[in-house]
Amino acid sequence: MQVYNSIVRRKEEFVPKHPGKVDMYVCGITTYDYCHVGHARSAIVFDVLSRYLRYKGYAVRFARNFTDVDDKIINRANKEGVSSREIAEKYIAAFHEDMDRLNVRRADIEPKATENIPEMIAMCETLIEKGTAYATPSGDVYFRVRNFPEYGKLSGRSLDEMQAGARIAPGEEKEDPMDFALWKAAKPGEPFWESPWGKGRPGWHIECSVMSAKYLELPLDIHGGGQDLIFPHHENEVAQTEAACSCQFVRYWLHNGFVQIDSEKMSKSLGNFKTIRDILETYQPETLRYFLISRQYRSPIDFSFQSMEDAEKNLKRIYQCIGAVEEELAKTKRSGNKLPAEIRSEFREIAAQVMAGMDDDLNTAAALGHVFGAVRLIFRVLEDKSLRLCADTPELLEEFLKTRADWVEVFGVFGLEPAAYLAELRLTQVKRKGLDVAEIEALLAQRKQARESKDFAASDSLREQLNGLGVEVRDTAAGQEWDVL
RNA sequence: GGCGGCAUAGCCAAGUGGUAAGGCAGAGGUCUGCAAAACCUUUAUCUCCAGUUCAAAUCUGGAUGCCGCCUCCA
Repeated sequence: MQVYNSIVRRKEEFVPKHPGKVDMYVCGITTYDYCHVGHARSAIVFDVLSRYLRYKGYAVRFARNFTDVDDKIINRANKEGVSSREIAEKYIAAFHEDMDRLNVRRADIEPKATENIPEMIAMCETLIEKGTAYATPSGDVYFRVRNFPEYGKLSGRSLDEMQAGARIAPGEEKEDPMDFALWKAAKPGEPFWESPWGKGRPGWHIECSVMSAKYLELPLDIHGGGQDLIFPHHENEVAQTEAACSCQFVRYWLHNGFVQIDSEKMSKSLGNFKTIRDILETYQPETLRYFLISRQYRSPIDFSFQSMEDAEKNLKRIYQCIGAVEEELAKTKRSGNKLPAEIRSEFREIAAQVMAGMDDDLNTAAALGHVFGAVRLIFRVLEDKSLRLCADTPELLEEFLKTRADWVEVFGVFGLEPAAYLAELRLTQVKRKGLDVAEIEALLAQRKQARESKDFAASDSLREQLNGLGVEVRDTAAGQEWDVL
């Protein structure tokens, strides 16, 4: 498997430190608000990665943290007149709720910053002893960037370049503008922990350094996160950890691209973000998940309702295919003929291409493209009576369902009962478009009568009316069926 | 200003040297009382210019446009 490693800026063959085992750490959220679609992408990308690694047989240890002490949490707590802890707990619960709906599995280890404070203090002490950190009179601890010559190796910038833009804020006691905080002295009213430097709390970057080293083994095989974390967060993690342990911190750095709105980054600071819960008001969770894996994870992806509707149509086609396969398997009428051998081999070829796409730096877009190739092949068989009725067609269809189970495992989509999915899809669309089901059913009843009396003119006119409402009618052997257009 | 990324059909999107996956939308056809669904056929020379090569969307240089990081951010 090839993965794009940010620190060397190219794809590399993925070779874990210990054969068959993978330690991966992904930066989780700061728990002060509901998650937006960007958080969903990051979570889903690394969920798919861990699923795929497990599918390939690796024993994966996956850690994703919660940053539950931070300025933003404190601000929010003060604003709402509750404790930081309450804010953090509320949004951790919300995170789990959202992720469960999106079929994102829990990480094996989900450490919280506040539960690892002693280790953070210990790491600060180690760095101070080694001379790569220093405490200030007011009780802050800073990392001494000038003593870590490799600073900048992840983000690809030199200290001198960065120096130009750096400033020391008023009141800071840094030796160098580039130095960053490991420990912050507590201001009045802030949560704090006792430390050798007085009451204070950890800086953001040191949390991840401590928790990754504590719960996993260094060097980590994979460290992931959004591209915006490369600098300064991950750069600082590298500096702290490598300065402290004198070893390599991470073997492969993986960074996902942004979710954009109108080609601009979706973020808190731009105020153009959509929360997961907003979206799930009007779309099914699986639609959002599918949409987010429909592009390769490093590319930016533009969120729009048009794209969500495209994703909806894509999923519908897949589920219709699964439904048609299950329906055919329930039938027993078979001919004595055999399927042409090339059909079975073509199916296997396509199934292999799906996973080959995943092996190429988790190219979910290419992989899903091949899924559609398989769907088309299956529909072609079902459509052609002479193929559909072959004695060994059920074997092909069973193979399709078995392959689908692999896709469910890896992508985390296509796993629902087709009929249930399609019924829920229709409900979702009815709600979103504000359709009146009673009215639709009344028209369908009228049309049924017209059809029974062979009044096709009336039947067609009623269908026109339904189309006008945004409803599509199908006449099947079982009677009328309808869908939202 | 420094560093980096992207630019493929009406839309979305794969493809990193050998002559353009897939989905949506569109057109024609099969099926159907007529439709729908499904199936079949069909719709691009890859932002522009110059170069390397037998061969480039894919490599190099330049231009234009868009985006990101450099401050909190998935």
